[in-house]
Amino acid sequence: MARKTDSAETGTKKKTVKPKPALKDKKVLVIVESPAKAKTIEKYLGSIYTVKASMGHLIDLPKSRLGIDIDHDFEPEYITVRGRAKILKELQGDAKKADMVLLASDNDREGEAIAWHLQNALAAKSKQALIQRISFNEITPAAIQDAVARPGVIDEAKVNAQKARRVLDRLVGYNLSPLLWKKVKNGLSAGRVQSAALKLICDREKEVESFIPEEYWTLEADFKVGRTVFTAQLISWKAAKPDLKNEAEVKAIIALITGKDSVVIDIRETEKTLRPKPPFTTSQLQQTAANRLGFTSKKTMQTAQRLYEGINIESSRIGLITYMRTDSVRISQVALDDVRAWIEKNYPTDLPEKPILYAVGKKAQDAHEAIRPTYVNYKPDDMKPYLSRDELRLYTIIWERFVASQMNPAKTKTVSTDIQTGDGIFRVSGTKIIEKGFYKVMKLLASKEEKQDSYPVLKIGDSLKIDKFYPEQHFTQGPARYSDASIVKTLEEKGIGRPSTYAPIISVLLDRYYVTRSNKQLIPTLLGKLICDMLVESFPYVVNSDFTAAMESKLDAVEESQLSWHNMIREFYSPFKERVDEVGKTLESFKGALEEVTNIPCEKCGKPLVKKMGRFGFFLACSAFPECRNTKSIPLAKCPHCGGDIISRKTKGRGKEFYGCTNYPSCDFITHFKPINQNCPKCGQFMVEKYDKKNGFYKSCINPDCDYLHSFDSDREKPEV
DNA sequence: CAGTGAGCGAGCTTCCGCTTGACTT
Repeated sequence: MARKTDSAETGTKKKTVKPKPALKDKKVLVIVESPAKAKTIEKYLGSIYTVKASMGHLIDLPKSRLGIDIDHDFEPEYITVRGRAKILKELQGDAKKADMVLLASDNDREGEAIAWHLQNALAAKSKQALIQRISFNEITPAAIQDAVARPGVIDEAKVNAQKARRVLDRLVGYNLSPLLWKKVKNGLSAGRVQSAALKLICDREKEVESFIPEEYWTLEADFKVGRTVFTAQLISWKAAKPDLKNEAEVKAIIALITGKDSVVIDIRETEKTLRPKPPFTTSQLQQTAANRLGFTSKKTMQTAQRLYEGINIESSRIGLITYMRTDSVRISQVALDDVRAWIEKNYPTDLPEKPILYAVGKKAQDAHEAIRPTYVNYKPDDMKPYLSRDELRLYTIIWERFVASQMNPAKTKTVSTDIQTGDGIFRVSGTKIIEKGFYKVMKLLASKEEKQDSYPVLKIGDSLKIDKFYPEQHFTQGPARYSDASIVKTLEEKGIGRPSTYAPIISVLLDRYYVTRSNKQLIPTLLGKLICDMLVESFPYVVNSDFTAAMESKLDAVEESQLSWHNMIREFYSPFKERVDEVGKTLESFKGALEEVTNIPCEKCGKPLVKKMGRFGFFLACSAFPECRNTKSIPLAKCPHCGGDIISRKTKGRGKEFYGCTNYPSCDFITHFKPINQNCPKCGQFMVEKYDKKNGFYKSCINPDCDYLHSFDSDREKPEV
């Protein structure tokens, strides 16, 4: 493996900053947010510098109460975050020993607030130390040394913008959530971000539900010329786009065409340039890892974190990627020089004359670089011995995307051949890559375009023979439910949430049981729909996607000192709180809506069981509670082996749902397909819900000897969640 | 593609956005 000799970023050669005379022999404490970052930065600075990490916010509002003094202009009550007192104490001790403290938290809104809180907390304990703020947007020796040389002061307006953001979110969350406890169920939650995300998912579900699939047919035919056979699709009938509604219409066309001569009437070649994509931001990484590797957002972030923190390579610990929570596609000059040198060495003909520049998104706070490999020389293959399968796959897509982003575009050629048969025109087209360009470094990320597609070599006037027809029935597809990938994409587009919160947003919706994930689709539960409807009804503007956008533009004004944060909050709060109180008084309670009396008798006392929602989903409890405390899982079907009940269970490890018999271990029947409350019309055993990309959800018999399949769409008995 | 196994839930919760360990249910 190519061991790094002297990359600017290894810091193997300790570069030292020449201390200013005044600082000679003095001690400087630098505080950053991430410990991995602290280690790297320490290598770039001289021995008078000590670099410590705050690990994010140390001071915040209390968790157990509102913590905002409404009567005194929304004064926030800031306390040391539970569990963080130790770190704060250590930093205070370090600051006491230092002659100067440089607050180097991230160069964004939250980072500024962290610096401000630290300043207050440290100044109280160490009056002699000079406390200043430094910032940088990339972790390179030049950027760090430059930042250290030019310390500044904290931007109070930026801190105020964070304060406004924090207070607003607290006011929204801690007023709406208790309302839900009162009206629906204890422990529920609502907030500016999670409720907007929930609404997106519920709105989409309504579109899915109201979609009516329509039947249509396509016609393909095999054409024979000499020994070659190829398939072409009917693209025109009597000079119009074919509109085949049913089998009879297709059959009619086939009858009219059969026996007719076929002749090539047109051949068109088109060339297309495919440009590489910019290196990854957090949202793009999550989307690509979800689509290509099947990772959830959570898994992507956990895996990326390990690559960032570093892995042991030949007894030294090396961070393989830059910071993974970023909204920027910007890369440092050093990284650019490195990757261009690498491309020049390995693919000299694919190095563009000039570096490719990518525009940083408008909403980006741009505090970090794009996610990229720290050393281009560490090719994915070289990392194989040091990484788990998933780490390697994630590293590979990061590496490929980054290197490709600075390479020449690819070119494809598409050849479309039109064949006339009677009144119909059939088309066959194939695409070939004629210049591979950046695809040369793409293995895992290779796309459809890259796959070599062949096309028949024909010329105009060639006559052909139809060998076989392939009429095929289809149904128009409704909108797709959100996946991890598409919800993150939408949230980012709407400016809702931040790179550090995309994965947690999905997790909280799952934890609250507002949404379930089935075959990678996010499906709202009855509870989720109920909460969403309630919020939309009572607080339409708060749960709307535009609310965050409006908030952001006000925060910008606060940051520009054109609006005071007090005014911003005051303006929002009084009508909001009025509405909260009004809804609290007038809205009906939905507590009963989630409970349903069943006709299943309790086996202990005979009274009917009630379906209730607990922390792990629905369960059955005796209606005589608390006299009878009997509970049980909901029987989903009868076990085909022993006649026992089939219930939902979770695996020990990852908590994946499966369905097993209550008589386990004496009966070991198991399936991972979800049972439907219906029996197979063919053999009488129960049916399960299956899914594949092509057909979507459909019903299938559990009996392996029975081949019964049926689609769901006709009567819309959707999976009960 | 194969393999996947507890039993519980029913009073004090919750927000968003920074960041990683942790110590027992």
